[in-house]
Amino acid sequence: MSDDAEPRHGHTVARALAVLDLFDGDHAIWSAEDICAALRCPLPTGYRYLRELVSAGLVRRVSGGFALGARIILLDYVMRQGDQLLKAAIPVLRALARQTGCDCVLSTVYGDQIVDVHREAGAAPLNLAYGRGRPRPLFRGAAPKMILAAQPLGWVHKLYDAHAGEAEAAQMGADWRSFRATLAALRKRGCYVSRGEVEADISAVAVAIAPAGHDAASAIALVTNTERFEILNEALMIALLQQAAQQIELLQCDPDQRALARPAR
Amino acid sequence: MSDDAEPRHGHTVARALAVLDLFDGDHAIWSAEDICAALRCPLPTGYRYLRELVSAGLVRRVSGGFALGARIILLDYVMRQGDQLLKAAIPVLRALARQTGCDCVLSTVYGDQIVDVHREAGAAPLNLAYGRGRPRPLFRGAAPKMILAAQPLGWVHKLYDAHAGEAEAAQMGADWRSFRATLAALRKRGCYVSRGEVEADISAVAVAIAPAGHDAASAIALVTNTERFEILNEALMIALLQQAAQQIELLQCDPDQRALARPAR
DNA sequence: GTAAAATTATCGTATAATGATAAAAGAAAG
DNA sequence: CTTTCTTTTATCATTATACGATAATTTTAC
Repeated sequence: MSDDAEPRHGHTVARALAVLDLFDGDHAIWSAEDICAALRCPLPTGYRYLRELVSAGLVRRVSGGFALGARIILLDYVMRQGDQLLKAAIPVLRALARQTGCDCVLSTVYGDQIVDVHREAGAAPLNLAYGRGRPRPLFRGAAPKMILAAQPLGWVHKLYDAHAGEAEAAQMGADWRSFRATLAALRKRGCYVSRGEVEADISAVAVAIAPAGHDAASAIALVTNTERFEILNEALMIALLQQAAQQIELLQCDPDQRALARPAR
Repeated sequence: MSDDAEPRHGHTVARALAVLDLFDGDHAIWSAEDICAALRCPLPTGYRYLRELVSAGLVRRVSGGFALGARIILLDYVMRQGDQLLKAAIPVLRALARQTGCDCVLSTVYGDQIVDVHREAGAAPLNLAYGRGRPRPLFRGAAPKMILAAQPLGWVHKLYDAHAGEAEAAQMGADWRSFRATLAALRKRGCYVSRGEVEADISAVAVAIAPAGHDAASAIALVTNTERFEILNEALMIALLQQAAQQIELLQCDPDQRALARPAR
């Protein structure tokens, strides 16, 4: 019942990496003492973990304790360098943000999570708390909905089984049958508009990006505060997004980016 | 002589984390087989490492092998959230980028590395390869020079001993005495202009940001291609940068950001 | 300079990692 | 749907390594 099961392998590495779990926006710095208390391990052991993490660069010494290290920033850089989708999407997102004045976001699937991978600020940039790496609820908001609708059914089924409660709370269906029907409707419609669904006073519209090859689906969204959103021409925004999605899909397969010259229509 | 020494501790975690070393811009995806070959370990052991890294989210399964995982993006997000300097600097950098049309970069010290932590694109955004997480040579370019000049002497001395060759190659001094004199001159002058020092056709000017409390020094730089750089008023850019640096230093200690209303002068 | 705190070394013991082998689970082809 | 190949995990005896109480050491603060 509890998760205190005893795995036969992976004790040491998992325990050492558990240090990373401690850091969040509020607790950016931890003393060795507090880390060991949180991990329920004696000081020498905690220091050993820290030494290894520091030597890998994932954690660094700062005055007052330990914080996340440069390696994370560097690895994120490596990920961005190798990300074809991101490369293809950025100029398109930038153009959209300029044209609409909205923030323009690219979200995608990593394993069993949905994460924002890029944000281009619009005319009135929203809070800094939105940006690359922002974790997203799986069933709330425009982008996750379109992503789920575009993902393979098998993948979605697994996810649903693991989070049926959240899915129902988000009014996406009380059982798998109706959940699947909701997704089918979303897929048919091709876009979704959310008003205040994730945060009050924030509205967004999203469309899916078809994955290249066997990769996961993604979505792009235009986001702005609801007041401003109401003024905008919804149908036009959707059309722009769908055009942009097609463009990105093309660019993904065309690394020379010649498609930019002749935008898809 | 070789680095095949045998540490008494840290075998397992370090070996598992060595998987992360494999990924770079060119090799974003690795098969399990190739990973084990690179790590010189049998398949079951490699798979064990991978299982633990995947379960920590640092690595993920993709079609064709393994890639870096969402956790890295999430951790980078956490770092940005907790980074006071970044919060203070972004609006200032944005204003500078708009005003000058140059890319505007914030670089700082992490452990014994210098890393770009943020870049605001100017009128003609440079390559995507420049951006957060880009590792930098320690002794070349404007930002690193100003950072070194602003760091505590003890720290710099250690760094110099470890990289004396590079320092000399960058013409910053053939021994510690002259190196220190170079830094003192930089500190006195308060800024540095580099033309094609890191990459041909790219020029930059940087000033240091004094650290808040016991933290490390940072620098902000205006970057653009050399051709464009020559047209610009160098003295004015330096003045703007110094003003911006002061503003950031103030904002760091004044989380309410009231200082923005009354810019330092 | 001294005192306090933080970090690392020591070392016997228990335990978890290792890796050769084999079994199982998935994916691809027919 | 079955077969075949590949990928991944289980098994388990061995042994190296992580553990942790204690103490020595280094670093920091004053």
